[in-house]
Amino acid sequence: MIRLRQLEAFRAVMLTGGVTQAAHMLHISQPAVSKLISSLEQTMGIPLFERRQGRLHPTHEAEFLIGEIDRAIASLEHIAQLTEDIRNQKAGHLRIACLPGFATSLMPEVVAGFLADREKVTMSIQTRSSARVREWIAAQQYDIGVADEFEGHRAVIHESVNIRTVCALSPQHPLAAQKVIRPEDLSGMPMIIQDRGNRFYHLVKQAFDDAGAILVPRVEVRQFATACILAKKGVGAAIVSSIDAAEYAGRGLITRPFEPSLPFRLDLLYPKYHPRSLLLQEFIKYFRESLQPFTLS
Amino acid sequence: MIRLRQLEAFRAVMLTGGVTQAAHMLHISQPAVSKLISSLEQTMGIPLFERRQGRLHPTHEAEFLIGEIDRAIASLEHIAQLTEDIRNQKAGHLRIACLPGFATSLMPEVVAGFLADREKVTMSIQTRSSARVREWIAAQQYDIGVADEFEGHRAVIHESVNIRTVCALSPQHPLAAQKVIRPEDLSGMPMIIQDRGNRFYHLVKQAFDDAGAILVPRVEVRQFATACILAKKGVGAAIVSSIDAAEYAGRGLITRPFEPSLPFRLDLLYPKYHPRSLLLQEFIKYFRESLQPFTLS
DNA sequence: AGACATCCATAACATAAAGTTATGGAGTTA
DNA sequence: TAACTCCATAACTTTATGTTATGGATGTCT
Repeated sequence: MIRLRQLEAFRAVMLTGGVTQAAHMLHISQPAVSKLISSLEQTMGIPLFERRQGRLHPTHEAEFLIGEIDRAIASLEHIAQLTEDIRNQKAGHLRIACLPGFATSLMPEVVAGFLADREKVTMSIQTRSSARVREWIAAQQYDIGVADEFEGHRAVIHESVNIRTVCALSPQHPLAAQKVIRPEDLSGMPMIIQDRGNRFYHLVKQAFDDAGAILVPRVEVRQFATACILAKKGVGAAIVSSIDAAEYAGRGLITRPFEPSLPFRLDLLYPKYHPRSLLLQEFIKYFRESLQPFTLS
Repeated sequence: MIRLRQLEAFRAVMLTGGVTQAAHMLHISQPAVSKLISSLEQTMGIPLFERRQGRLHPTHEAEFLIGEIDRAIASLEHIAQLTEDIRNQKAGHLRIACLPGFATSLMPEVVAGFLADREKVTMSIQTRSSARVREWIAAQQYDIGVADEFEGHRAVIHESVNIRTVCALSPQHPLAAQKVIRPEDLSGMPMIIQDRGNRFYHLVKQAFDDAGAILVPRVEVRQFATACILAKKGVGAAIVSSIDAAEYAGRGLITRPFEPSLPFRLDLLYPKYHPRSLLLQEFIKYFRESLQPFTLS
């Protein structure tokens, strides 16, 4: 059987031109190299060197083989390098599934920030509906999923994050001057709301009802980003997640605290039966930290 | 230090899905694999499997690494394959330097025949003047050289081969009916001859002089192949090597034995201080056998 | 020529890697 | 609960890989 050590010795001799120097290169004794070389010739059944005048001269076969051997050894050394990188979380691959709304706001920034000092890390980001995200996580197709309206799944663990929401207005809106916006302020005013049936819509509706205010839906949208743009154009006021609001704030959109504070619940999903890599743990930590400024309490 | 054996065990477990099957695959005992895996995890500093419910489940890192490891092991196995091929002279590389005249006649056929049942053998053929061939062989740039007019060199060993020469005529030539051609038959007839100064030219001249015949040079050429074409066209008779003559015989060129028989000396050159590979030895044998039909005595 | 250094091979021995059998715990299945 | 599968650990053997000591062959420098 050809041993790796024999090939390393062979390579060292070819590189240095002699057994003695090769031994120095490998930090072992000269007889050790001598033996490795002769045992390699033995097992290969091919003379690799000619012993002439007390020196080694590589045969044609040796010169033919060295290229392949060099490549093989290099690829083994590459593995050592790779494990080093993995240990330092400098290499690896993450698969993320997230909501369309999220994929265009916070996620790119988080991913970009995370990859900045992790050159060899690769990622795939898929945008899917909450239901799809849930299924794909359960099937272990992705390492982390971001969903809303999560209702639980046998093979999925989740943690919820309550995102702070704010009222978004155009600068021309009558309430633009107010520090804080309440349902009664918005009573009877046209508003951009989430799809009816959406859980967050019901939260808003409840808040209005509790305050005895009248909710006037003008436009129904799916994504907070759309709501922000419409609000900016003066179509109406909107209660949106602070994440999306931050995207458009300072670009012609006014945001004001909304009271009572309504949490927009976001769920982070993980496959239950798939061990978390060090890199994934790092990413989760980084992601949660990035969410921090937008969370409630 | 990461050991090759550990990687092999790891690969086997990833392939088979379990320690026990991996042990079968490697023809070793189950505890051996167990130990290799855990020592690999130890040295890498990365958990590669999760032990859950008495089974091994590969971690994300394991799945990330297996690709590279697979590649590395494959390239090592390739080396074993390669040495096998070299032992059977099925692989290797030969570098040939030869005369232009030779490179277009016998050499391509010899090379093609030699390569026919040696799929993985590669060759490079360079055509150079005799003087260049000599220098390149001395510099160990080539494994075998074919030259004429070789005068010796410190770092070159050579063996001479005497090639039979024949008289080439067009079918319309007055001597076409003769079985054997002698100098006196050609006396006063236009002939195609080698460059004056060439050693073979002097041989021909000497033969004519000895027979008291008059040599009438019509065209001087360097290569026998050119002489053959000219002779075929009826420009004159030519004394050419039987190798080149064979190329054109049956394609409108008549060849007749020439007496006295004039040897065209060809030299096979080898670098003196470079060991001959098994493949080279095979090639030399094959080459000399191919020359056999054309040699004198 | 003789002294000296260089280079490689061999012998005798030490240590680490890689394999063995024996055994047992945890989980699955009948 | 008994039988079975799967993996880990312990104790031990064999093989690889290394060591130091030694010597022969070659080249170099007086």
